[in-house]
Amino acid sequence: MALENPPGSAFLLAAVGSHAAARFAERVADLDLTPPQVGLLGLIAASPGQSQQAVAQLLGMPPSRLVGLVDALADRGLVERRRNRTDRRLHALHITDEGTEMLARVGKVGREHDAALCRSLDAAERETLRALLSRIAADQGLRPGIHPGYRGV
Amino acid sequence: MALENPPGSAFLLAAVGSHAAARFAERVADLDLTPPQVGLLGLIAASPGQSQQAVAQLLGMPPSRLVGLVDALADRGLVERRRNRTDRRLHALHITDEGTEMLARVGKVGREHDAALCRSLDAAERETLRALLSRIAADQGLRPGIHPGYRGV
DNA sequence: TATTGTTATACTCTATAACTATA
DNA sequence: TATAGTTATAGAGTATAACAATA
Repeated sequence: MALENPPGSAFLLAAVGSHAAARFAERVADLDLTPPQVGLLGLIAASPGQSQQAVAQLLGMPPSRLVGLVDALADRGLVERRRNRTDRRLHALHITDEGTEMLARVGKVGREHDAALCRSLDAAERETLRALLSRIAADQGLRPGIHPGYRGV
Repeated sequence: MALENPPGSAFLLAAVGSHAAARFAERVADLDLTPPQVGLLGLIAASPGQSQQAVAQLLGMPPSRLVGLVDALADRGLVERRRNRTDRRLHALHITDEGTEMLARVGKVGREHDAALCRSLDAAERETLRALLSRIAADQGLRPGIHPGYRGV
């Protein structure tokens, strides 16, 4: 009870989505990762070799912010910067073998998270939910796989 | 393309929910309100006369944080603190007439927001989405009408 | 002069803890 | 001494702008 009875879909979406993001953050914290780091790791794996500028643009964040995120992943050997030989200003981002292993663990955590969040729905209902959310996401211009808050995966 | 193909419901929920929260924040900014202020205003309207401690507990935030939120609403005459006569330490929170008017405007904004977010779904689909989200919210222990991030309405 | 990545700075939001006034 | 509310302080997280290296 707050603004409306019953609450609209948008409020429910924001509330459940916030809850989902918080629970996911807890899970990946066990891997010593933050949601933005997970998002970056996944993007580098999916589109390797891109410059920090390009990745920052894809994630919708200023390049300066990417520096710290890449540093954290590179310090742990999960990604690496490779200098472009013809233009030494560019740092191409690549995932390492350790990074790939970590991403597999993240995937497992994500599936567990998904199962826990949707445990009250049966298989058909989960598929219905996913289809409806995908429609909204596409209509609202959200890029597949990219979290608009960059804090979630 | 990031972690999974296709993305799980949890990721979609977090992404679409974050988008919904951001768009709502933009809309209420036109009323010079932040989402936490809206959530507090709605709670005071729904449960008037409670102490700041009680409201803070309901919203899941420390009482110290409530001070600034109440100040902002009280300075604009939307809510008021009424001192308890028998125990002068207590400040009962009440909404004013201006606050009630403002809440009506917030409700209108919320319905517009809802319509814009779900414009790609027909009426039956919206109802299906709302039912599925309500089930998840109840199962996950979310209190109806209370945003777990306190930033949303 | 323009661009990539980096660093410096400042701002916002939040929580924890110290403080006051009442009891 | 205990509690409600407040204030002070500090810590994340973020964006903007200045900077160094390279083109």
